[in-house]
Amino acid sequence: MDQRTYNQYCATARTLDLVGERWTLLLIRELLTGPKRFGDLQTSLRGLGTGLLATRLKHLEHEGLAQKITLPPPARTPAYALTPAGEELGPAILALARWGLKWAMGEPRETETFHPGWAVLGLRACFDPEAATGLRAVYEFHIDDEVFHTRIDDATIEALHGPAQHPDVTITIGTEAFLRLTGQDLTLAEAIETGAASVSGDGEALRRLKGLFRLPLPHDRKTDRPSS
Amino acid sequence: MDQRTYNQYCATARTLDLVGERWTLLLIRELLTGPKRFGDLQTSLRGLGTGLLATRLKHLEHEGLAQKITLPPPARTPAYALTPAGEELGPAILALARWGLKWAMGEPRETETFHPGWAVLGLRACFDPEAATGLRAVYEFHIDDEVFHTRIDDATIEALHGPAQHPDVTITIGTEAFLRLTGQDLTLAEAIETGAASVSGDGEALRRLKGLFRLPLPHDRKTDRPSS
DNA sequence: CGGCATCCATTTTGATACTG
DNA sequence: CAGTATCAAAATGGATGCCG
Repeated sequence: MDQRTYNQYCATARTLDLVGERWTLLLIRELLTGPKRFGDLQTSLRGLGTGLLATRLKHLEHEGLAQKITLPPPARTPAYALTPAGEELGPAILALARWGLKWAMGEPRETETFHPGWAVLGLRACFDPEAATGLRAVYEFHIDDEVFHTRIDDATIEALHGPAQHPDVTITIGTEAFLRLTGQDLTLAEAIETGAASVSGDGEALRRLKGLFRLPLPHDRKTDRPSS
Repeated sequence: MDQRTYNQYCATARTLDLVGERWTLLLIRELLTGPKRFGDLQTSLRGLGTGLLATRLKHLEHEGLAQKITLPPPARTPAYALTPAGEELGPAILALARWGLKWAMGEPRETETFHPGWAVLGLRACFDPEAATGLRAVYEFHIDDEVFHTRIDDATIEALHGPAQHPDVTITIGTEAFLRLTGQDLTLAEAIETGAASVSGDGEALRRLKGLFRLPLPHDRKTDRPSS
């Protein structure tokens, strides 16, 4: 499979031999929010053909980073999940994401796709453990037709696809408003006022939400200056 | 250059659009220990031809991640250095390295190359800030014919190519022994006894050295078990 | 040495058609 | 759906040769 190795006895190079090929890290990014089916992966990763997707999944399976599983009843359909080794690539991917948030985001381009799951993973990238010491809360997001939840538990965060068991707060919002929220163009209060968002549950937990994350100030790579 | 974009409004994808092509992250890894000349980069990155190296460097320059500089006198020769934006990819690369140290290292393969700089960057990956709070020390390493130093200063670490200004400790050691040292096959005391290493300087700083790093226990990706 | 240009063999990829 | 099969386009690797 990977006959094109860097041939370096170096931890970074060895890692990139395993996951440095095109699409592989994005595939793992998708799986970081929970198991996904073949078709869902293809939908999220526009441009990745079925052939290459199958090849990549086989490679990840072969290398012990992902596993083909059967979803629990009543679904009983095949899906792919990360192994513990794959899961531990989370910190590396989040580090890349943090860099991107600071140095590479700006406005969406016409041609770009977007999926709410990416922004939810962004929350994980921006989570501030110190701000959450001693706290516990579960937030459920309904963004367009996708559902996510994040569970905060004393300096740890979890952000997964699907509904939560016992959400303290439920937030329903459209993709566009959610993007402006994370882009700091809009506060949650404003979104609620204008009807762009609706919220139910524990008001105190809701008030604490914003303080749990530290969104980086975007910078211009060429001037090294805040840009916006 | 990068007409092959993922076209996703996602921080990870945007980052990989900039640095996800083959060789790019390894190029940045090389520059993380200080400016390097064209030829030195090519020596470190066996398999990367002059043409592709030139292309990649231009791309990094164009995107504001690296800069072509002229080395200070008496060298006055061209070299490449990271910009602040490029420098900030350090955490992401170190996260990939930490993963590799845990899940992908094992023994060197016959075909693999090795350069001491990679191991020195590994120290940065394994540095434990908590263990270093309040400490200050500069260590200089002479590994075969390459010189590096790392400066510890109250929970921060710097690891650069070249000699230090005022090293507290100087360690001279061969590549092979240094590898066994970082692989925990050998203690520094043993290396000194057998003549594989020689040391001069502040004995107290030397004694503290080992405690500053937490080397991950290697695991097997398939069984999720410690492997060695 | 530093770096670009060119040519060519091999891989990798992207897109689409096709099958159980 | 979940994948295989196929083929054209692009990226890479290696070998040169050139020029300041």
